[in-house]
Amino acid sequence: MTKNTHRPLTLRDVSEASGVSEMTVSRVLRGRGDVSATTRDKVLQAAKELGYVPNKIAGALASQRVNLVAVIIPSMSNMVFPEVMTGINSVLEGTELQPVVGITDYLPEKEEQVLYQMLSWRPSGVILAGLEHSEASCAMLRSAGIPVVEIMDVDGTPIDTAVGISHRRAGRQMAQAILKAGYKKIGFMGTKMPLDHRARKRFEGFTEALAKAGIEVSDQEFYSGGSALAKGRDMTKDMLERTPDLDFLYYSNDMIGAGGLLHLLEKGINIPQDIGMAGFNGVDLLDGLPLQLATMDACRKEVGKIAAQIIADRVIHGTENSEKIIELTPKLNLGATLRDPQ
Amino acid sequence: MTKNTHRPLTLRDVSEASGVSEMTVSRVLRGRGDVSATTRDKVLQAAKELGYVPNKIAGALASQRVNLVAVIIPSMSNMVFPEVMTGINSVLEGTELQPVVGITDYLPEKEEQVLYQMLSWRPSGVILAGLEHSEASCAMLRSAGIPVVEIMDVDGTPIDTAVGISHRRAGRQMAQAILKAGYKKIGFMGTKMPLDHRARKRFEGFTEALAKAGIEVSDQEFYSGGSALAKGRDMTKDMLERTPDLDFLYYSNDMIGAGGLLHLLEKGINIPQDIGMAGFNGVDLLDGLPLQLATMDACRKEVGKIAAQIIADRVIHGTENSEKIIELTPKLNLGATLRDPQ
DNA sequence: GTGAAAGCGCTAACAG
DNA sequence: CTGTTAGCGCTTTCAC
Repeated sequence: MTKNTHRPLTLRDVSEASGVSEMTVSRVLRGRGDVSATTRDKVLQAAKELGYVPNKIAGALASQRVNLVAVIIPSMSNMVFPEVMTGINSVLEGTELQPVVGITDYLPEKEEQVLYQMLSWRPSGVILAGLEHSEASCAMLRSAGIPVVEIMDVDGTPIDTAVGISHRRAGRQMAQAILKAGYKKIGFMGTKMPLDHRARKRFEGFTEALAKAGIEVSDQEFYSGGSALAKGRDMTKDMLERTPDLDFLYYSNDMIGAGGLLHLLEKGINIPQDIGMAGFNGVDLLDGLPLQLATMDACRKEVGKIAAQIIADRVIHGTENSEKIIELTPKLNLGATLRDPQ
Repeated sequence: MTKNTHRPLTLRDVSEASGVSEMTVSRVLRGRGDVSATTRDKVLQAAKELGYVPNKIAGALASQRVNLVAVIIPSMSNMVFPEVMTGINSVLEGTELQPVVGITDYLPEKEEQVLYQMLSWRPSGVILAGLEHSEASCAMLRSAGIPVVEIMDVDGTPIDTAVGISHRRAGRQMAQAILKAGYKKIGFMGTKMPLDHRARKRFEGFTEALAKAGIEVSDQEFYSGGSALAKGRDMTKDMLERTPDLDFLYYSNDMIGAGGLLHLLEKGINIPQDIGMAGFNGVDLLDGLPLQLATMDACRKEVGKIAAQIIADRVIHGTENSEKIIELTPKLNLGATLRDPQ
């Protein structure tokens, strides 16, 4: 019953089974060089019969090339990142490159560890979220000698290349749209995540633009943990009890915004006349809500695609990308929760 | 400007910089064997100063051990799978093992390709969704000589070990709960995914249990693509127009169920008296809905944890798991959309 | 078209 | 406690 006799097959096994030299077997299996049709068939047949699976570890060491792209993101449960991954995948699928994902939980130290782990596989490129990294991380990235694409943010200085939107600008833009619509008493709800720099920048841009119009956020609250939908609902309830004269609620993400929306609808509040609302991200997950929430698209899938394309071009064709900062423009969607400008 | 002179550092560089043999450097860096504090410090210092990152490719080849666990799942956008990943991660984080994810899009051929790619890295173990695989995939898995854990389903014969719930039983159980509550005219809505075997088994179990009570599904509809929430809403609207006398709606996932719920609420239908509803999965993402949707928890996170634990135990401690089929019991949550049994 | 030799960067196994 | 020697399974390079 014990099949401890098990030894993974090697090129040599295929070589012996087919009576062809290891070298030629290798060539056939990689589709390289000219090999006569006869030998090729012999080799392919033998490989298939044996159930040979090449050893990429050995291949990579010998060829000094690893077709891996390290993708380092803060979280898997944020929905935003799976979408970015989808974009990355869609591009890499057409190539020999393969993504490998690492999760940082928004912690710089963990990012550093994950990065170290990843780099020890000598990937062909790195895609990582954000522009803020520990010094050690930056040093590793710079000296890795591989393309590095920082995604989801362009407010800062990239190590190599950045692809994303300006969250500061996004925050400002939303504030302007809100002001233009005539709202004046604004409440803000967000996640309690000092290390989510993108949320922070959005909020900064937001308050900055309000300040320019002489307005301050009238109330604010930050949550952590739990179901976002439920939290949005609860926070909204609390905030309106605390500060009943608010006429606008800005949420740092669509999910809590949706929770708030459900609460307001239940209370029979007239949206967007009495109270307007807006979120952020444009998750189409929420398309079926009773009212379309005003939001701003972070171009997640596109960001993933572009980042992957840059890596692929660099690795495969040696093409250097000319633009070092690629800023995408988030689309503002007024939905049905932000009244038309007066 | 071209820094093509770049050459990744090797053990030898650290060895030279510290005046210690490569072997000892290797020992220090891996924390193996007894090394005097003095030499250790020398080595660590040199490694840090140089910014040395070990080459795992070479290490893996030399030691014949690769600390990778292949995780093969159908999709990233299903929410279910990111959650499973979270469970897997939480266990593997405490070990030296690292997950590597592959996506199959529910396609057997793609699964085969992804599996082949993964196995060529000689991972220490494989976790993959479902019990249905192509013959070639099964052959590869069997002859890989590594632990294989099939997750999310136990209705079938595992290659090695299976961890999950019985979807057939889950379907039956939901049907029984519905019947017990006195509902009789039942509509079903699901995804158009012939290759989602788990959804299929759930539906089979469901209809089977209904049949036993002499009842058939009165109407059914399957969708594909688009926002699940919106689709749920639309399908529900269509179905109720088509078959107005339905008194229960069973959805193959919570997301479309939530869409349907929002629609019914808007129409002012009395839930669960006039129409009852249920979904599947127990995504706590939806916790904040106006009414808690009846659902059944697929134990996603736990499945991930157990699967990872089995692999970890086998790889690290050589412990063989005694149970080859680990069936978890999905918790039935009646929520507020399934009236109490009469 | 095919093969032989020489490593890739590291670690197992054994000496000292 | 530390160093030496041989590979791991492949691919590169150069012969034939």
